[in-house]
Amino acid sequence: MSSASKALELLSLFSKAKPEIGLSEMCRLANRDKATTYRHLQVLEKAGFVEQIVTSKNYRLGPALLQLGRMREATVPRTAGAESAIATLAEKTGETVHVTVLSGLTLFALMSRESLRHSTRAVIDITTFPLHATASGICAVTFGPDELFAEACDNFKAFTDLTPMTAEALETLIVTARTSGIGRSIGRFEKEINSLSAPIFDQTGQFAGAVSVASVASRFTPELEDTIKTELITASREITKSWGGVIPSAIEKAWSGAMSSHQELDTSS
Amino acid sequence: MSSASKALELLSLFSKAKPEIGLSEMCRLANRDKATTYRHLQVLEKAGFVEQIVTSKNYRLGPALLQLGRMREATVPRTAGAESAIATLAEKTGETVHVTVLSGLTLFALMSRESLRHSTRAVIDITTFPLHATASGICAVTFGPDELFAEACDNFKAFTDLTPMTAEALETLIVTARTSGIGRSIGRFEKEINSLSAPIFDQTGQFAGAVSVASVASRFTPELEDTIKTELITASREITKSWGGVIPSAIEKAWSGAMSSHQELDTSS
DNA sequence: GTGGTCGGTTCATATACTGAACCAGTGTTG
DNA sequence: CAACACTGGTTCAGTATATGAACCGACCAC
Repeated sequence: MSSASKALELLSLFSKAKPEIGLSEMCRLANRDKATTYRHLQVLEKAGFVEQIVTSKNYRLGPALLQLGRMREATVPRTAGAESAIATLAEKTGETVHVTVLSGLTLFALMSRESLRHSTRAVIDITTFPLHATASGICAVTFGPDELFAEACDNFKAFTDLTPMTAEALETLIVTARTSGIGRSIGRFEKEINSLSAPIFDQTGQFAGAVSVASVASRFTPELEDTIKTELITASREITKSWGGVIPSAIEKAWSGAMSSHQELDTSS
Repeated sequence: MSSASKALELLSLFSKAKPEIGLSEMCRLANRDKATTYRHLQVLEKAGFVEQIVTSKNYRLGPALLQLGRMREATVPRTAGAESAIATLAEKTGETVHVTVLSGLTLFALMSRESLRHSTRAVIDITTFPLHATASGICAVTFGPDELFAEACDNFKAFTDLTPMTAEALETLIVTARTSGIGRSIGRFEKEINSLSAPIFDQTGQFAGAVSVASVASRFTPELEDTIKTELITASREITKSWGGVIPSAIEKAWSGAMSSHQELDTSS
Protein backbone atom coordinates (compact mmCIF):
# COMPACT_ATOMS: atom_id res chain seq x y z
CA MET A 1 0.00 0.00 0.00
CA SER A 2 1.35 3.34 -1.00
CA SER A 3 2.28 5.88 1.59
CA ALA A 4 -0.06 8.36 -0.05
CA SER A 5 -3.08 6.11 0.42
CA LYS A 6 -2.13 5.58 4.01
CA ALA A 7 -2.08 9.31 4.52
CA LEU A 8 -5.41 9.78 2.78
CA GLU A 9 -6.93 7.00 4.85
CA LEU A 10 -6.45 9.12 7.92
CA LEU A 11 -9.01 11.56 6.59
CA SER A 12 -11.71 8.93 6.63
CA LEU A 13 -11.25 8.50 10.37
CA PHE A 14 -12.98 11.80 10.94
CA SER A 15 -16.72 11.65 11.35
CA LYS A 16 -19.57 13.61 12.82
CA ALA A 17 -19.04 11.70 16.04
CA LYS A 18 -15.27 12.28 15.99
CA PRO A 19 -14.62 15.65 14.38
CA GLU A 20 -11.23 16.08 16.00
CA ILE A 21 -8.61 13.49 16.81
CA GLY A 22 -5.29 13.63 18.63
CA LEU A 23 -2.13 11.98 17.39
CA SER A 24 -2.16 8.99 19.71
CA GLU A 25 -5.81 8.28 19.16
CA MET A 26 -5.34 8.48 15.42
CA CYS A 27 -2.53 5.93 15.65
CA ARG A 28 -4.88 3.57 17.44
CA LEU A 29 -7.72 4.16 14.99
CA ALA A 30 -5.49 3.70 11.96
CA ASN A 31 -3.52 0.94 13.64
CA ARG A 32 -0.24 2.52 12.64
CA ASP A 33 3.00 3.71 14.08
CA LYS A 34 3.09 7.07 15.80
CA ALA A 35 6.01 8.44 13.81
CA THR A 36 4.44 7.44 10.53
CA THR A 37 1.07 8.83 11.46
CA TYR A 38 2.68 12.04 12.59
CA ARG A 39 4.50 12.47 9.30
CA HIS A 40 1.32 11.75 7.37
CA LEU A 41 -0.53 14.35 9.39
CA GLN A 42 2.24 16.84 8.64
CA VAL A 43 1.78 16.24 4.95
CA LEU A 44 -1.98 16.58 5.20
CA GLU A 45 -1.63 19.73 7.24
CA LYS A 46 0.75 21.35 4.79
CA ALA A 47 -1.78 20.65 2.07
CA GLY A 48 -4.62 22.08 4.16
CA PHE A 49 -6.47 18.76 4.41
CA VAL A 50 -6.25 18.77 8.17
CA GLU A 51 -5.40 21.52 10.59
CA GLN A 52 -4.13 21.34 14.09
CA ILE A 53 -6.12 23.08 16.76
CA VAL A 54 -3.65 25.34 18.49
CA THR A 55 -5.01 24.84 21.98
CA SER A 56 -5.73 21.11 22.12
CA LYS A 57 -3.09 19.88 19.63
CA ASN A 58 -5.84 17.78 18.11
CA TYR A 59 -6.34 17.56 14.38
CA ARG A 60 -9.49 18.28 12.41
CA LEU A 61 -10.39 18.49 8.74
CA GLY A 62 -8.81 21.46 6.98
CA PRO A 63 -10.02 24.32 4.81
CA ALA A 64 -8.61 23.03 1.54
CA LEU A 65 -11.39 20.44 1.50
CA LEU A 66 -13.97 23.17 1.20
CA GLN A 67 -12.38 24.62 -1.90
CA LEU A 68 -11.91 21.27 -3.54
CA GLY A 69 -15.44 20.24 -2.67
CA ARG A 70 -16.78 23.43 -4.17
CA MET A 71 -14.70 22.95 -7.28
CA ARG A 72 -15.91 19.37 -7.63
CA GLU A 73 -19.49 20.54 -7.43
CA ALA A 74 -18.72 23.29 -9.96
CA THR A 75 -17.29 20.82 -12.47
CA VAL A 76 -19.80 18.03 -11.83
CA PRO A 77 -23.00 19.44 -10.35
CA ARG A 78 -24.51 16.53 -8.47
CA THR A 79 -25.88 17.74 -5.16
CA ALA A 80 -27.56 20.76 -6.73
CA GLY A 81 -29.66 18.58 -9.02
CA ALA A 82 -30.61 16.05 -6.40
CA GLU A 83 -31.58 18.32 -3.55
CA SER A 84 -35.21 18.95 -4.38
CA ALA A 85 -35.81 15.34 -5.39
CA ILE A 86 -34.55 13.89 -2.13
CA ALA A 87 -36.43 16.51 -0.14
CA THR A 88 -39.74 15.44 -1.61
CA LEU A 89 -38.71 11.79 -1.38
CA ALA A 90 -38.02 12.11 2.33
CA GLU A 91 -41.21 14.07 2.75
CA LYS A 92 -43.43 11.60 0.93
CA THR A 93 -41.98 8.42 2.38
CA GLY A 94 -41.24 9.76 5.84
CA GLU A 95 -37.99 7.81 5.83
CA THR A 96 -34.26 8.43 5.49
CA VAL A 97 -33.00 9.09 1.96
CA HIS A 98 -29.49 8.59 0.60
CA VAL A 99 -27.93 9.46 -2.72
CA THR A 100 -24.74 7.71 -3.76
CA VAL A 101 -22.38 8.24 -6.68
CA LEU A 102 -20.20 5.67 -8.34
CA SER A 103 -16.57 6.65 -8.84
CA GLY A 104 -14.34 3.98 -10.24
CA LEU A 105 -15.18 0.84 -8.30
CA THR A 106 -16.44 2.62 -5.21
CA LEU A 107 -19.89 3.80 -4.34
CA PHE A 108 -19.60 7.04 -2.40
CA ALA A 109 -22.22 8.70 -0.22
CA LEU A 110 -23.19 12.00 -1.81
CA MET A 111 -25.88 13.34 0.47
CA SER A 112 -28.60 12.19 2.79
CA ARG A 113 -31.78 13.49 4.29
CA GLU A 114 -33.74 12.32 7.27
CA SER A 115 -37.46 12.78 7.48
CA LEU A 116 -38.74 14.15 10.74
CA ARG A 117 -41.93 12.12 10.66
CA HIS A 118 -40.78 9.31 12.94
CA SER A 119 -38.76 9.60 16.08
CA THR A 120 -36.93 6.38 15.29
CA ARG A 121 -35.27 6.50 11.92
CA ALA A 122 -32.60 4.76 9.95
CA VAL A 123 -29.27 6.48 10.39
CA ILE A 124 -26.56 5.30 8.05
CA ASP A 125 -23.46 7.42 8.38
CA ILE A 126 -20.86 5.90 6.09
CA THR A 127 -18.76 7.39 3.34
CA THR A 128 -18.69 4.40 1.02
CA PHE A 129 -21.51 1.94 0.52
CA PRO A 130 -20.61 -1.77 0.47
CA LEU A 131 -21.69 -3.16 -2.89
CA HIS A 132 -23.00 -6.47 -1.66
CA ALA A 133 -24.81 -5.40 1.49
CA THR A 134 -26.77 -2.26 0.63
CA ALA A 135 -29.66 -1.54 -1.70
CA SER A 136 -27.61 1.14 -3.45
CA GLY A 137 -24.74 -1.30 -3.79
CA ILE A 138 -26.98 -3.92 -5.39
CA CYS A 139 -28.17 -1.25 -7.80
CA ALA A 140 -24.57 -0.43 -8.69
CA VAL A 141 -23.60 -4.04 -9.25
CA THR A 142 -26.76 -4.67 -11.25
CA PHE A 143 -26.87 -1.59 -13.45
CA GLY A 144 -23.26 -0.40 -13.31
CA PRO A 145 -20.14 -1.67 -15.07
CA ASP A 146 -19.49 -5.41 -14.98
CA GLU A 147 -16.24 -5.08 -13.01
CA LEU A 148 -18.28 -4.16 -9.97
CA PHE A 149 -19.37 -7.78 -9.56
CA ALA A 150 -15.79 -8.93 -9.09
CA GLU A 151 -15.13 -5.96 -6.84
CA ALA A 152 -18.13 -6.90 -4.71
CA CYS A 153 -17.01 -10.52 -4.50
CA ASP A 154 -13.53 -9.44 -3.45
CA ASN A 155 -14.98 -7.54 -0.51
CA PHE A 156 -17.53 -9.83 1.06
CA LYS A 157 -17.96 -8.83 4.65
CA ALA A 158 -20.67 -10.02 7.01
CA PHE A 159 -22.45 -7.01 8.48
CA THR A 160 -25.40 -9.08 9.69
CA ASP A 161 -26.25 -12.74 9.42
CA LEU A 162 -28.31 -11.89 6.35
CA THR A 163 -25.41 -10.31 4.46
CA PRO A 164 -24.79 -12.28 1.24
CA MET A 165 -21.35 -13.88 1.38
CA THR A 166 -21.10 -15.85 -1.87
CA ALA A 167 -21.16 -14.95 -5.53
CA GLU A 168 -24.29 -17.09 -5.91
CA ALA A 169 -26.19 -15.30 -3.16
CA LEU A 170 -25.19 -11.98 -4.69
CA GLU A 171 -26.24 -13.14 -8.13
CA THR A 172 -29.72 -13.91 -6.82
CA LEU A 173 -30.11 -10.37 -5.51
CA ILE A 174 -28.89 -9.00 -8.81
CA VAL A 175 -31.43 -10.99 -10.79
CA THR A 176 -34.22 -9.68 -8.59
CA ALA A 177 -32.94 -6.13 -8.98
CA ARG A 178 -32.65 -6.46 -12.73
CA THR A 179 -36.21 -7.71 -13.17
CA SER A 180 -37.71 -5.12 -10.83
CA GLY A 181 -35.42 -2.18 -11.56
CA ILE A 182 -35.09 -1.70 -7.79
CA GLY A 183 -32.30 -2.69 -5.42
CA ARG A 184 -33.33 -4.27 -2.13
CA SER A 185 -31.52 -4.82 1.12
CA ILE A 186 -33.51 -6.46 3.89
CA GLY A 187 -31.40 -6.28 7.03
CA ARG A 188 -28.30 -7.10 5.06
CA PHE A 189 -26.24 -4.11 6.15
CA GLU A 190 -27.81 -3.40 9.51
CA LYS A 191 -30.23 -5.54 11.41
CA GLU A 192 -33.72 -4.09 11.41
CA ILE A 193 -32.97 -1.69 8.56
CA ASN A 194 -34.59 -2.33 5.20
CA SER A 195 -33.67 -0.33 2.12
CA LEU A 196 -34.85 0.09 -1.43
CA SER A 197 -32.89 1.82 -4.14
CA ALA A 198 -33.25 3.02 -7.72
CA PRO A 199 -30.38 3.69 -10.15
CA ILE A 200 -29.44 7.10 -11.55
CA PHE A 201 -27.81 7.70 -14.93
CA ASP A 202 -25.73 10.54 -16.30
CA GLN A 203 -25.13 12.14 -19.68
CA THR A 204 -22.81 9.37 -20.79
CA GLY A 205 -25.66 6.90 -20.44
CA GLN A 206 -23.72 5.10 -17.71
CA PHE A 207 -24.94 4.21 -14.27
CA ALA A 208 -23.88 7.20 -12.17
CA GLY A 209 -25.31 6.52 -8.75
CA ALA A 210 -28.36 5.49 -6.80
CA VAL A 211 -31.05 7.01 -4.65
CA SER A 212 -32.26 4.92 -1.77
CA VAL A 213 -34.70 4.96 1.11
CA ALA A 214 -33.88 3.25 4.38
CA SER A 215 -36.61 2.31 6.81
CA VAL A 216 -36.76 0.51 10.10
CA ALA A 217 -38.03 -3.03 9.74
CA SER A 218 -40.89 -2.65 12.21
CA ARG A 219 -42.84 -0.30 9.99
CA PHE A 220 -41.74 -1.71 6.64
CA THR A 221 -45.16 -2.88 5.52
CA PRO A 222 -45.95 -3.89 1.92
CA GLU A 223 -47.89 -0.64 1.63
CA LEU A 224 -44.88 1.42 2.68
CA GLU A 225 -42.66 -0.59 0.36
CA ASP A 226 -44.98 0.21 -2.48
CA THR A 227 -45.03 3.89 -1.68
CA ILE A 228 -41.25 3.95 -1.44
CA LYS A 229 -40.88 2.20 -4.78
CA THR A 230 -43.20 4.65 -6.51
CA GLU A 231 -41.48 7.66 -5.02
CA LEU A 232 -38.02 6.22 -5.67
CA ILE A 233 -38.84 5.89 -9.34
CA THR A 234 -40.04 9.47 -9.49
CA ALA A 235 -36.93 10.65 -7.70
CA SER A 236 -34.64 8.61 -9.92
CA ARG A 237 -36.26 10.07 -13.03
CA GLU A 238 -35.88 13.59 -11.68
CA ILE A 239 -32.27 13.25 -10.58
CA THR A 240 -31.28 11.43 -13.76
CA LYS A 241 -32.79 14.27 -15.75
CA SER A 242 -30.94 16.90 -13.78
CA TRP A 243 -27.68 14.99 -14.16
CA GLY A 244 -28.21 15.09 -17.90
CA GLY A 245 -29.01 11.42 -18.36
CA VAL A 246 -31.91 9.28 -19.46
CA ILE A 247 -33.36 6.17 -17.87
CA PRO A 248 -32.62 3.18 -20.15
CA SER A 249 -35.83 1.82 -21.60
CA ALA A 250 -35.12 -1.61 -20.11
CA ILE A 251 -35.31 -0.13 -16.67
CA GLU A 252 -38.42 1.90 -17.38
CA LYS A 253 -39.96 -1.36 -18.56
CA ALA A 254 -38.85 -3.21 -15.43
CA TRP A 255 -40.31 -0.45 -13.29
CA SER A 256 -43.71 -0.54 -14.94
CA GLY A 257 -43.75 -4.33 -14.81
CA ALA A 258 -42.69 -4.49 -11.20
CA MET A 259 -45.12 -1.84 -10.13
CA SER A 260 -48.10 -3.39 -11.82
CA SER A 261 -47.27 -6.86 -10.54
CA HIS A 262 -46.74 -5.43 -7.12
CA GLN A 263 -50.04 -3.63 -7.24
CA GLU A 264 -51.67 -6.96 -8.01
CA LEU A 265 -50.03 -8.41 -4.94
CA ASP A 266 -51.17 -5.40 -3.04
CA THR A 267 -54.81 -5.72 -3.96
CA SER A 268 -54.74 -9.45 -3.32
CA SER A 269 -53.32 -9.02 0.13
CA MET B 1 9.35 15.85 -0.62
CA SER B 2 7.13 13.00 0.40
CA SER B 3 5.31 10.96 -2.14
CA ALA B 4 2.04 11.77 -0.45
CA SER B 5 2.49 15.51 -0.89
CA LYS B 6 3.36 14.98 -4.52
CA ALA B 7 0.09 13.12 -4.99
CA LEU B 8 -1.90 15.80 -3.19
CA GLU B 9 -0.24 18.50 -5.25
CA LEU B 10 -1.93 17.09 -8.30
CA LEU B 11 -5.29 18.13 -6.91
CA SER B 12 -4.30 21.77 -6.93
CA LEU B 13 -3.77 21.62 -10.67
CA PHE B 14 -7.51 21.53 -11.20
CA SER B 15 -9.22 24.88 -11.55
CA LYS B 16 -12.35 26.42 -12.95
CA ALA B 17 -10.47 26.93 -16.19
CA LYS B 18 -9.12 23.35 -16.21
CA PRO B 19 -11.73 21.12 -14.59
CA GLU B 20 -10.48 17.96 -16.25
CA ILE B 21 -6.95 16.96 -17.13
CA GLY B 22 -5.46 14.03 -19.01
CA LEU B 23 -2.48 12.03 -17.82
CA SER B 24 0.09 13.55 -20.16
CA GLU B 25 -1.07 17.08 -19.58
CA MET B 26 -0.95 16.53 -15.84
CA CYS B 27 2.64 15.34 -16.13
CA ARG B 28 3.51 18.55 -17.89
CA LEU B 29 1.65 20.71 -15.39
CA ALA B 30 3.19 18.94 -12.41
CA ASN B 31 6.54 18.63 -14.15
CA ARG B 32 6.77 14.97 -13.19
CA ASP B 33 7.28 11.58 -14.67
CA LYS B 34 4.39 9.86 -16.38
CA ALA B 35 4.64 6.62 -14.44
CA THR B 36 4.78 8.45 -11.13
CA THR B 37 1.91 10.71 -12.01
CA TYR B 38 -0.12 7.73 -13.14
CA ARG B 39 0.43 5.91 -9.86
CA HIS B 40 -0.46 9.02 -7.89
CA LEU B 41 -3.66 9.39 -9.85
CA GLN B 42 -4.47 5.76 -9.15
CA VAL B 43 -4.12 6.40 -5.45
CA LEU B 44 -6.23 9.53 -5.63
CA GLU B 45 -8.84 7.71 -7.65
CA LYS B 46 -9.07 4.82 -5.23
CA ALA B 47 -9.64 7.34 -2.46
CA GLY B 48 -12.29 9.14 -4.50
CA PHE B 49 -10.31 12.38 -4.72
CA VAL B 50 -10.27 12.22 -8.49
CA GLU B 51 -12.29 10.18 -10.92
CA GLN B 52 -11.55 9.20 -14.46
CA ILE B 53 -14.09 10.12 -17.07
CA VAL B 54 -14.89 6.88 -18.84
CA THR B 55 -15.17 8.35 -22.31
CA SER B 56 -12.26 10.78 -22.45
CA LYS B 57 -9.88 9.05 -19.99
CA ASN B 58 -9.36 12.47 -18.45
CA TYR B 59 -9.36 12.97 -14.72
CA ARG B 60 -11.50 15.35 -12.68
CA LEU B 61 -12.06 15.98 -8.99
CA GLY B 62 -13.86 13.14 -7.23
CA PRO B 63 -16.90 12.78 -5.02
CA ALA B 64 -15.03 12.13 -1.77
CA LEU B 65 -14.13 15.81 -1.70
CA LEU B 66 -17.77 16.75 -1.35
CA GLN B 67 -18.22 14.61 1.75
CA LEU B 68 -15.03 15.82 3.34
CA GLY B 69 -15.86 19.42 2.52
CA ARG B 70 -19.29 19.02 4.08
CA MET B 71 -17.79 17.43 7.15
CA ARG B 72 -15.24 20.21 7.48
CA GLU B 73 -18.01 22.78 7.35
CA ALA B 74 -19.98 20.74 9.89
CA THR B 75 -17.09 20.66 12.34
CA VAL B 76 -15.89 24.22 11.73
CA PRO B 77 -18.70 26.35 10.33
CA ARG B 78 -16.92 29.11 8.48
CA THR B 79 -18.73 29.77 5.22
CA ALA B 80 -22.14 29.76 6.86
CA GLY B 81 -21.20 32.58 9.20
CA ALA B 82 -19.51 34.70 6.58
CA GLU B 83 -22.04 34.49 3.80
CA SER B 84 -24.34 37.33 4.73
CA ALA B 85 -21.45 39.60 5.70
CA ILE B 86 -19.66 39.26 2.40
CA ALA B 87 -22.91 39.65 0.50
CA THR B 88 -23.56 43.03 2.05
CA LEU B 89 -19.88 43.91 1.73
CA ALA B 90 -19.92 43.20 -1.99
CA GLU B 91 -23.21 45.04 -2.28
CA LYS B 92 -22.10 48.18 -0.45
CA THR B 93 -18.66 48.47 -1.99
CA GLY B 94 -19.56 47.23 -5.45
CA GLU B 95 -16.27 45.34 -5.56
CA THR B 96 -14.97 41.78 -5.31
CA VAL B 97 -14.83 40.31 -1.82
CA HIS B 98 -12.64 37.47 -0.56
CA VAL B 99 -12.56 35.63 2.72
CA THR B 100 -9.44 33.68 3.64
CA VAL B 101 -8.68 31.34 6.51
CA LEU B 102 -5.32 30.64 8.06
CA SER B 103 -4.42 27.00 8.50
CA GLY B 104 -0.94 26.33 9.78
CA LEU B 105 1.32 28.63 7.82
CA THR B 106 -0.92 28.89 4.80
CA LEU B 107 -3.66 31.36 4.03
CA PHE B 108 -6.40 29.55 2.13
CA ALA B 109 -9.17 31.07 0.05
CA LEU B 110 -12.47 30.27 1.72
CA MET B 111 -15.03 31.99 -0.47
CA SER B 112 -15.42 34.98 -2.72
CA ARG B 113 -18.15 37.14 -4.11
CA GLU B 114 -18.15 39.47 -7.06
CA SER B 115 -20.38 42.49 -7.15
CA LEU B 116 -22.29 42.98 -10.35
CA ARG B 117 -22.09 46.77 -10.20
CA HIS B 118 -19.15 47.17 -12.57
CA SER B 119 -18.49 45.31 -15.77
CA THR B 120 -14.76 45.27 -15.06
CA ARG B 121 -13.96 43.71 -11.74
CA ALA B 122 -11.09 42.21 -9.88
CA VAL B 123 -10.97 38.46 -10.39
CA ILE B 124 -8.55 36.62 -8.15
CA ASP B 125 -8.89 32.89 -8.53
CA ILE B 126 -6.25 31.34 -6.31
CA THR B 127 -6.45 28.74 -3.61
CA THR B 128 -3.74 30.10 -1.34
CA PHE B 129 -2.96 33.75 -0.81
CA PRO B 130 0.71 34.77 -0.84
CA LEU B 131 1.49 36.33 2.51
CA HIS B 132 3.71 39.13 1.25
CA ALA B 133 1.80 40.23 -1.82
CA THR B 134 -1.86 40.39 -0.85
CA ALA B 135 -3.84 42.52 1.57
CA SER B 136 -5.12 39.39 3.31
CA GLY B 137 -1.58 38.08 3.53
CA ILE B 138 -0.35 41.28 5.13
CA CYS B 139 -3.19 40.98 7.62
CA ALA B 140 -2.12 37.44 8.44
CA VAL B 141 1.53 38.34 8.91
CA THR B 142 0.58 41.37 10.97
CA PHE B 143 -2.10 39.93 13.22
CA GLY B 144 -1.39 36.21 13.01
CA PRO B 145 1.29 34.06 14.66
CA ASP B 146 4.86 35.31 14.49
CA GLU B 147 6.10 32.37 12.45
CA LEU B 148 4.23 33.75 9.46
CA PHE B 149 6.84 36.45 9.03
CA ALA B 150 9.58 33.90 8.45
CA GLU B 151 7.25 31.92 6.24
CA ALA B 152 6.53 35.01 4.16
CA CYS B 153 10.25 35.81 3.87
CA ASP B 154 10.97 32.26 2.73
CA ASN B 155 8.54 32.66 -0.13
CA PHE B 156 9.24 36.02 -1.68
CA LYS B 157 8.06 35.98 -5.24
CA ALA B 158 7.72 38.95 -7.53
CA PHE B 159 4.17 39.06 -8.87
CA THR B 160 4.50 42.66 -10.04
CA ASP B 161 7.30 45.18 -9.82
CA LEU B 162 5.62 46.53 -6.69
CA THR B 163 5.72 43.19 -4.84
CA PRO B 164 7.83 43.55 -1.69
CA MET B 165 10.90 41.35 -1.95
CA THR B 166 12.82 42.01 1.24
CA ALA B 167 12.11 41.57 4.92
CA GLU B 168 12.47 45.33 5.35
CA ALA B 169 9.92 46.17 2.68
CA LEU B 170 7.54 43.65 4.24
CA GLU B 171 8.15 45.10 7.69
CA THR B 172 7.09 48.53 6.47
CA LEU B 173 3.77 47.16 5.22
CA ILE B 174 3.25 45.37 8.52
CA VAL B 175 3.81 48.54 10.53
CA THR B 176 1.26 50.37 8.43
CA ALA B 177 -1.22 47.51 8.85
CA ARG B 178 -0.68 47.38 12.57
CA THR B 179 -1.30 51.06 13.10
CA SER B 180 -4.36 51.16 10.85
CA GLY B 181 -5.79 47.70 11.56
CA ILE B 182 -6.15 47.25 7.82
CA GLY B 183 -4.00 45.33 5.33
CA ARG B 184 -3.22 47.05 2.05
CA SER B 185 -1.96 45.79 -1.26
CA ILE B 186 -1.58 48.37 -3.99
CA GLY B 187 -0.79 46.51 -7.19
CA ARG B 188 1.49 44.17 -5.33
CA PHE B 189 -0.15 40.92 -6.42
CA GLU B 190 -1.63 41.99 -9.72
CA LYS B 191 -1.00 45.19 -11.59
CA GLU B 192 -3.98 47.53 -11.45
CA ILE B 193 -5.61 45.65 -8.59
CA ASN B 194 -5.74 47.33 -5.20
CA SER B 195 -6.96 45.51 -2.12
CA LEU B 196 -7.80 46.26 1.47
CA SER B 197 -8.28 43.67 4.15
CA ALA B 198 -9.39 43.33 7.76
CA PRO B 199 -8.50 40.47 10.13
CA ILE B 200 -10.98 37.97 11.55
CA PHE B 201 -10.62 36.20 14.89
CA ASP B 202 -12.07 32.98 16.26
CA GLN B 203 -13.09 31.65 19.64
CA THR B 204 -9.50 30.95 20.65
CA GLY B 205 -8.72 34.66 20.33
CA GLN B 206 -6.30 33.86 17.53
CA PHE B 207 -6.19 35.42 14.09
CA ALA B 208 -8.34 33.07 12.02
CA GLY B 209 -8.55 34.68 8.62
CA ALA B 210 -9.19 37.88 6.75
CA VAL B 211 -11.88 39.51 4.71
CA SER B 212 -10.72 41.64 1.81
CA VAL B 213 -12.04 43.80 -0.98
CA ALA B 214 -10.25 43.97 -4.31
CA SER B 215 -10.83 46.84 -6.66
CA VAL B 216 -9.43 47.90 -9.99
CA ALA B 217 -6.93 50.73 -9.66
CA SER B 218 -8.73 53.08 -12.04
CA ARG B 219 -11.68 53.59 -9.72
CA PHE B 220 -9.81 53.28 -6.44
CA THR B 221 -10.43 56.85 -5.25
CA PRO B 222 -9.83 57.97 -1.66
CA GLU B 223 -13.61 58.06 -1.24
CA LEU B 224 -13.96 54.44 -2.34
CA GLU B 225 -11.06 53.45 -0.13
CA ASP B 226 -12.80 55.05 2.79
CA THR B 227 -16.07 53.28 2.06
CA ILE B 228 -14.28 49.98 1.74
CA LYS B 229 -12.49 50.45 5.04
CA THR B 230 -15.70 51.24 6.86
CA GLU B 231 -17.54 48.30 5.38
CA LEU B 232 -14.57 45.98 5.91
CA ILE B 233 -14.58 46.80 9.59
CA THR B 234 -18.29 46.10 9.83
CA ALA B 235 -17.85 42.82 7.97
CA SER B 236 -14.89 41.79 10.09
CA ARG B 237 -16.87 42.43 13.27
CA GLU B 238 -19.79 40.42 11.97
CA ILE B 239 -17.76 37.45 10.76
CA THR B 240 -15.60 37.42 13.88
CA LYS B 241 -18.76 37.32 15.95
CA SER B 242 -20.24 34.45 13.98
CA TRP B 243 -16.94 32.55 14.23
CA GLY B 244 -17.20 32.91 17.99
CA GLY B 245 -14.37 35.38 18.43
CA VAL B 246 -13.89 38.94 19.56
CA ILE B 247 -11.91 41.75 17.97
CA PRO B 248 -8.88 42.52 20.17
CA SER B 249 -9.22 45.97 21.68
CA ALA B 250 -5.91 47.04 20.13
CA ILE B 251 -7.40 46.53 16.70
CA GLU B 252 -10.67 48.26 17.55
CA LYS B 253 -8.55 51.15 18.69
CA ALA B 254 -6.47 51.12 15.53
CA TRP B 255 -9.64 51.11 13.47
CA SER B 256 -11.21 54.06 15.22
CA GLY B 257 -7.93 55.97 15.03
CA ALA B 258 -7.41 55.20 11.39
CA MET B 259 -10.96 56.01 10.46
CA SER B 260 -11.03 59.32 12.26
CA SER B 261 -7.66 60.37 10.87
CA HIS B 262 -8.81 59.29 7.48
CA GLN B 263 -11.99 61.22 7.81
CA GLU B 264 -9.90 64.27 8.59
CA LEU B 265 -7.99 63.66 5.41
CA ASP B 266 -11.25 63.17 3.66
CA THR B 267 -12.76 66.44 4.76
CA SER B 268 -9.55 68.31 4.01
CA SER B 269 -9.36 66.95 0.48
C1' DG C 1 8.25 10.68 43.29
C1' DT C 2 6.08 7.23 40.24
C1' DG C 3 3.64 5.85 36.47
C1' DG C 4 0.59 6.91 33.08
C1' DT C 5 -0.53 9.66 29.40
C1' DC C 6 0.38 12.98 25.61
C1' DG C 7 2.79 15.26 21.08
C1' DG C 8 6.90 15.11 18.87
C1' DT C 9 11.91 13.52 17.34
C1' DT C 10 15.78 10.52 16.02
C1' DC C 11 18.26 7.18 13.12
C1' DA C 12 19.55 2.72 11.14
C1' DT C 13 17.01 -0.40 8.32
C1' DA C 14 14.67 -1.88 4.29
C1' DT C 15 10.69 -1.07 1.86
C1' DA C 16 8.24 1.13 -1.57
C1' DC C 17 8.87 4.89 -4.83
C1' DT C 18 11.06 6.47 -9.03
C1' DG C 19 11.74 7.23 -14.14
C1' DA C 20 13.87 5.67 -18.53
C1' DA C 21 12.41 2.76 -21.78
C1' DC C 22 8.82 0.21 -23.45
C1' DC C 23 4.02 -1.12 -25.10
C1' DA C 24 -0.43 -0.66 -27.82
C1' DG C 25 -3.91 2.40 -29.62
C1' DT C 26 -5.37 6.70 -32.22
C1' DG C 27 -5.36 10.28 -35.06
C1' DT C 28 -2.59 13.38 -38.61
C1' DT C 29 -0.01 14.06 -42.36
C1' DG C 30 1.93 13.90 -46.88
C1' DC D 1 -0.38 3.71 -46.47
C1' DA D 2 3.56 4.39 -43.87
C1' DA D 3 5.90 7.48 -40.93
C1' DC D 4 5.04 10.31 -37.18
C1' DA D 5 3.35 12.33 -32.96
C1' DC D 6 0.46 11.96 -29.88
C1' DT D 7 -2.34 9.42 -26.25
C1' DG D 8 -2.90 6.22 -21.64
C1' DG D 9 -0.68 2.64 -19.47
C1' DT D 10 3.23 -0.94 -17.95
C1' DT D 11 7.80 -2.84 -16.62
C1' DC D 12 11.95 -3.29 -13.77
C1' DA D 13 16.50 -2.22 -11.83
C1' DG D 14 18.33 1.20 -8.71
C1' DT D 15 17.94 4.01 -5.07
C1' DA D 16 15.55 7.49 -2.65
C1' DT D 17 12.14 7.53 0.74
C1' DA D 18 9.16 5.69 4.26
C1' DT D 19 9.29 3.13 8.42
C1' DG D 20 9.04 2.07 13.59
C1' DA D 21 11.54 1.02 17.95
C1' DA D 22 13.37 3.75 21.14
C1' DC D 23 13.75 8.16 22.96
C1' DC D 24 12.55 12.98 24.82
C1' DG D 25 10.21 16.52 27.56
C1' DA D 26 5.72 18.05 29.21
C1' DC D 27 1.62 17.28 31.49
C1' DC D 28 -1.60 14.99 34.86
C1' DA D 29 -3.21 11.91 38.73
C1' DC D 30 -2.18 9.96 42.77
